[in-house]
Amino acid sequence: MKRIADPSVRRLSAYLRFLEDCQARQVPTVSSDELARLAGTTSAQVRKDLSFFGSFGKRGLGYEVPDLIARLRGILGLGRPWHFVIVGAGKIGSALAQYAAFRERGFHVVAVYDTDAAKIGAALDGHRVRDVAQLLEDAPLDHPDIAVITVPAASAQATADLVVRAGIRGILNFAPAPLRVPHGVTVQTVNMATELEVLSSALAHHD
Amino acid sequence: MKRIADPSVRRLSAYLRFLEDCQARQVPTVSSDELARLAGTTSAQVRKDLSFFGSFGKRGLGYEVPDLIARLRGILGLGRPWHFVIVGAGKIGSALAQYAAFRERGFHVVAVYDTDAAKIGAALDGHRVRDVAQLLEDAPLDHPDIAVITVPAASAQATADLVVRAGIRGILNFAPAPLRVPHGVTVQTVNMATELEVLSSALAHHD
DNA sequence: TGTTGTGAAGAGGTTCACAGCG
DNA sequence: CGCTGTGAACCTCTTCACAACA
Repeated sequence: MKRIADPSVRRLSAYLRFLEDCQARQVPTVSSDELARLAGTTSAQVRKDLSFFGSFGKRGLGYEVPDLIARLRGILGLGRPWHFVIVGAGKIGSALAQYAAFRERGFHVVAVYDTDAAKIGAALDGHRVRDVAQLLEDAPLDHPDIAVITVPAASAQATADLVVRAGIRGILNFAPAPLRVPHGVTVQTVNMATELEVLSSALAHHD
Repeated sequence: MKRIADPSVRRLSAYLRFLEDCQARQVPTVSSDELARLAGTTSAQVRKDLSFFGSFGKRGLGYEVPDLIARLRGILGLGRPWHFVIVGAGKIGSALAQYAAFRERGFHVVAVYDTDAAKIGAALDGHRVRDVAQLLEDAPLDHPDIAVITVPAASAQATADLVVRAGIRGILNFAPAPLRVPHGVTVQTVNMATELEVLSSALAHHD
């Protein structure tokens, strides 16, 4: 399987979101042009993104909504449920634990961890917060696929090392620190402060 | 002023983070190679990023930490405080309102808004949640520069229209919807579900 | 006719390699 | 000698333009 470009995956994710809207509205087919307008890109881009996986559109008509949804779900790896743990039961961790959009997409929280004795044992959206020291023994039972890391920057690398040792191969990192992981482990980092700085940089230079 | 590439801004933000660590440890100078190792990139990339704004390194030595910090802060628009409002006092909005890392970087919450009568009036980290209908009249007093939008997808565009009418020219969008804004307004979108799908896509295709 | 699929051209960002300088 | 600054090569992603086809 050829490597999919990261910007392309992000767009495919957006297409899928709109296709699901179309399906809810009983729209049978959709053209690259409509999809482009909805996702804020160009029709050529949409066709290039899709043609990477084969040609499943009908010329003069567009793409069949249910068919395209099924293919995109396959491409994005949504053909199966994914289980994830949240490490760090702070404000952001708690918010993510309760984020309904995850469940709707087939991502399920299996456990929430923290190091803080004051938080351990507390209930969080149906999950009792566990001691992070338990992660290694819990993993074989819960078999989590992904770890969402929402701990302070100082402990982010140690947390990453731990979840890798637990056999987890996907990390969504909200700590403001780059993580070193072995080959075969995928990391996505989201840095809130950086996002604001991208804005301030743009605003400062705009005038 | 030439336009700065988005990936470059993100790296500059990371460099700044590490330079602040260096300053705290009294390190006087730092080489492109060290900075690259810390930020997870290459020394050539670091030098290219920096040379875009002029040449302020010392050959054979590296960059002076305090000097480079000052320049990066200027480039990233951190030479002044920024005021932002949060629209949407749900879980994510609340978490962001209390995120200390923002304040440390010079980003200050001036108000939190919601449409839900049950939330309006409640205290949130020192802010009384206000009715979003007040935003237009509040803006001239609070002069917010940025709006963080954490409302459901369905109301995201209407919210964006409102904050633009209020004179706000920077938007950090956490709603899973692309926003249409007039020329001169900058939008950064963070989509949690997309981030997880980038991971699931990578994990699904990896083996 | 309307819309896809795609080679070719273009733009933008990254890496290389080395001259230049402290 | 070591490390910066940078033109040139390289690569990746985007846009264009049009032949192919339902």
